[in-house]
Amino acid sequence: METPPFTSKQTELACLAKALAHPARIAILEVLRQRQACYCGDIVEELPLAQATVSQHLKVLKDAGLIQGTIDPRRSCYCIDPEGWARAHQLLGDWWTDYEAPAGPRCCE
Amino acid sequence: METPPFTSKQTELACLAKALAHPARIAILEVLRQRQACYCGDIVEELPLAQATVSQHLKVLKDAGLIQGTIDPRRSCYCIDPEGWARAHQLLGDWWTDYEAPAGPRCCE
DNA sequence: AGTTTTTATCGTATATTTGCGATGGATATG
DNA sequence: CATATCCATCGCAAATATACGATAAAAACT
Repeated sequence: METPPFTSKQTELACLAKALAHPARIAILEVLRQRQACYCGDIVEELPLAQATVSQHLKVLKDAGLIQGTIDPRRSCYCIDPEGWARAHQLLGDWWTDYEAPAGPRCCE
Repeated sequence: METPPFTSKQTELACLAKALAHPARIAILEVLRQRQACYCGDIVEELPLAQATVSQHLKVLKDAGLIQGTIDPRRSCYCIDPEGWARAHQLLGDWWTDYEAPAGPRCCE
């Protein structure tokens, strides 16, 4: 598709948003935040999706740096990646708070 | 695709994230935050995209409630929707801060 | 060695997103 | 009235995303 030139910050933000842009992935992150031990199978049980699909969503989150998982082939254990999570949190937070309330009258009314 | 049952909050968050999941839309929001008068043509000039494409992205943002535009057919004027923006900001903020630092040792190490 | 359990990956089908040229409608301007 | 401007929308093509069954690999267990 050859995405044209955007700021790297704009691209980063969009990528982060894309990782969050599916209810299943939001749900997975919520599960990981509540539990301590997070085997893939446990997560599959919590979601109304097939194992292959969950595995795919986990990969998206991992590629986005939001979670980390051991490569133990017996039972894959996932958890929030603290560094990635903090980075994402700050990235988003900065962006939103860059803009403060419009206060005055809007331009198009 | 028949998306299976997720929380309405999870779905809302995912929808919001989807609206932000493209650098062009991030860029558009940034333009709208800086300028006062935001005619469609002005936005097109700022972006490396065709007018039709920009119009499409504007529609996505409008459907997400993040921006509003007058229907004046002469020159369409867009701006941030203060209510929608605040709602989105809070939705995201709440979700992120629901989870505080992991502190202790992680489960999968 | 065979079996079971767990999970990543492949292949495939379907749906959605993205981008853009072309079109049309509405309005101003000559 | 003819023409120019501005912009939403249509239609199409290409790229991605989503879902899942099937398969494979690795380890534990018999």
